[in-house]
Amino acid sequence: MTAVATAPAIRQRKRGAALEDAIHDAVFAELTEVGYAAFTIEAVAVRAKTGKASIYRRWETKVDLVMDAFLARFGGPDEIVGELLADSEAPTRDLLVKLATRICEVSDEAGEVIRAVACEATRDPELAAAVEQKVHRPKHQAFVGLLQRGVDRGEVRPDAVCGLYADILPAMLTYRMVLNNQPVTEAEAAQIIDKAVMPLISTTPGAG
Amino acid sequence: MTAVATAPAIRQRKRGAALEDAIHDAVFAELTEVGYAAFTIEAVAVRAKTGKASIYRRWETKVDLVMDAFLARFGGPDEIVGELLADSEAPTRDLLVKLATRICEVSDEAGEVIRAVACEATRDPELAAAVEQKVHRPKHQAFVGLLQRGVDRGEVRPDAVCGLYADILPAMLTYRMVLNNQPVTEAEAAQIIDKAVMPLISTTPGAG
DNA sequence: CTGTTAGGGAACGCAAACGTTTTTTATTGG
DNA sequence: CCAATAAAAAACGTTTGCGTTCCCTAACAG
Repeated sequence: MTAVATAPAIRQRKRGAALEDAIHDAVFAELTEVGYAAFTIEAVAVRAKTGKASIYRRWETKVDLVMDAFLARFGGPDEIVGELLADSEAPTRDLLVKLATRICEVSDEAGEVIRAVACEATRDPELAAAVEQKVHRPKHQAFVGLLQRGVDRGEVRPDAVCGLYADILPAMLTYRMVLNNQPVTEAEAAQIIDKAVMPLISTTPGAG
Repeated sequence: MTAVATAPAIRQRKRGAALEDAIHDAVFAELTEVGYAAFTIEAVAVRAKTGKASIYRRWETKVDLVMDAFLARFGGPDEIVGELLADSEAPTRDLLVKLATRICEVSDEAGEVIRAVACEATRDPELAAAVEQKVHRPKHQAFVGLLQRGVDRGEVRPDAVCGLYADILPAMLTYRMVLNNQPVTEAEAAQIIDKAVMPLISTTPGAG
């Protein structure tokens, strides 16, 4: 994912954003390969082909580094949410599928990072707050927003706009992908939506 | 100064099962306090008031130790499941609440251990298999069994006996407790059951 | 082209765990 | 009561990663 534009074939020394990208990549690769327990700054430096100093210059702690790498990649569900809500044509069900697909992509790529962050967040209130604010809440709000939009379009019962229903889809996807590390196909995600989510929220009671 | 009359208040040296219990306790305490990343055998030994050697004599690796501690405590959901299915009186809904309560208890006590195990299981197929076999599958089967029992009692639609519906409750509980580290009260668990699970599986369409 | 900035890479001392070994002692079975 | 056993505790050398510092040079600005 590094920027290989019109540059010469061997760029010997990266700087600034390019270097940070490489480090983020290395963090992901390293976390995925050895896990958080065996995760070291040294290994990240080697993998990113940089020196430890360049990393310490930018991040104070291991957690900072991991968190930053995570947010840099998946930081704003905002874009996709805006994008989704802007699409005034598609029915709620299809938008749910789109959002689910996105969640699957992220969970697949960043499963290990998510687990690591969840572990650390337990005893790092600052990290917990960051996750809550930048990941969990936007995701939750995205689903609530989708439900509200569905109400406006007459597809969703007004009393179905609640946190509980908003959480069903992310919970089931995350349960399988992040906790049990089982892949979830788009078809399975669609099945969750059609068999578990839509029947609960739909204005047409028997719908499936 | 030495002789304590009524009971031997100071048990100076534990052996066998008693020692292993103490070590398991220490593993839980340590994991909860410092997390898996900072988890060390030395700290466990100190906390269990034993020597490292006594631990190394019993477990080869850190993962072995953690896994064993976890299974020793929460190894068999079998008992509670048998207990639940044996109760031929209670309606499905109430058994779901009971099971949910149990899951909450376990997740609350062992949240950190579950996260740690989930992290490690990603790259340790043996551990993953153990978790799948001893934790995940029994839990899943418990819910499927409960659904089937509901069908037999005429409370649950026959076509609702499927893995997808069986996973809704554990997924939502686990999503909140284990991943987001938010406590879930019994009332909230009941709400999930009444608003999200029962409406989907119930023979009486409008029930809630 | 030149000076400044910042990255690459190696080396450093330090601290923490590792896993092992040894010594001492409590417990238990005979 | 006496061996045999196994646990507690400390000491061990080793490894590993920490975070820092150093020198040298590539990259960029002027």
